[in-house]
Amino acid sequence: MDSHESFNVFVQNCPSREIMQRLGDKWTPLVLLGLAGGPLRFSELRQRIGSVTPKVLTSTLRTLERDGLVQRTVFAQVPVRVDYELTEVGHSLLGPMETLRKWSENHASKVLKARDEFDARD
Amino acid sequence: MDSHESFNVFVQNCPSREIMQRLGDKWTPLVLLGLAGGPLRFSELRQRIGSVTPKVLTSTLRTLERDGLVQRTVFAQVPVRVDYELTEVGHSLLGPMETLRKWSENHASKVLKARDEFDARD
DNA sequence: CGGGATCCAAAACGATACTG
DNA sequence: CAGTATCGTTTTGGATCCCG
Repeated sequence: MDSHESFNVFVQNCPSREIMQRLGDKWTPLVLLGLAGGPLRFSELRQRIGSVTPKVLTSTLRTLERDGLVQRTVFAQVPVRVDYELTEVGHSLLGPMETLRKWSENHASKVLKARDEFDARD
Repeated sequence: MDSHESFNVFVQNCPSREIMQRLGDKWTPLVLLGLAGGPLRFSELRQRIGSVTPKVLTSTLRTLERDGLVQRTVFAQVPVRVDYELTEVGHSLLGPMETLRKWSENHASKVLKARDEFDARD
């Protein structure tokens, strides 16, 4: 691995900091998790995620492609077919994303309750 | 746990979805990780994170407090002392956040390289 | 010291319509 | 089908100053 290069998210201007901040983009986790089961077409992915506009999905995918997490493959057919799938590096993020997902689903009710209590104060 | 309540991040309007999206707020991971070692005062936390303005740090902390992840304690002194620390629920997020952090630091050079190659194309 | 208040810039997100 | 173009809105982040 690259641990010898000593990236540190607490250091301002360290690339790893910006990378971590990007992983939290509103749609990034859902896209990554959506592709967990294998390649999907644009419209399939869109359906799977739901309520994401084409423009936003496109830009999210572009960023992920640029960062080497997702691979885009165009099949020269009529009509065209475009597949998106996780790269190996993208796959290595699946674990962390799954963890985040599970945490969110398992703690949702606690968080909701905390909000109610907080809002009830004052 | 609450898994029987069947929250699902892929379901539109499911609270868990919004909660997961919130975990990726630009500063949330850094704040949580910053508090990993124990309670910190506002200014200590700010120094630790670096380059975050008071306004933004305040609002991030408020949200985390509202969601029950962070506890805010005011000591009636002159001058005032305010401590922030993780709650138990907040602690349970430390693992996932650490994972994200390590991933970012370990894969930073790969991502950077992928970007270069992507930008070199066309 | 720990912010709140104000104002502003920029980015992210979204709705809609349209095209190769 | 897989987007792009355009436009507008919303959200987020930042700079600066001030106050208890």
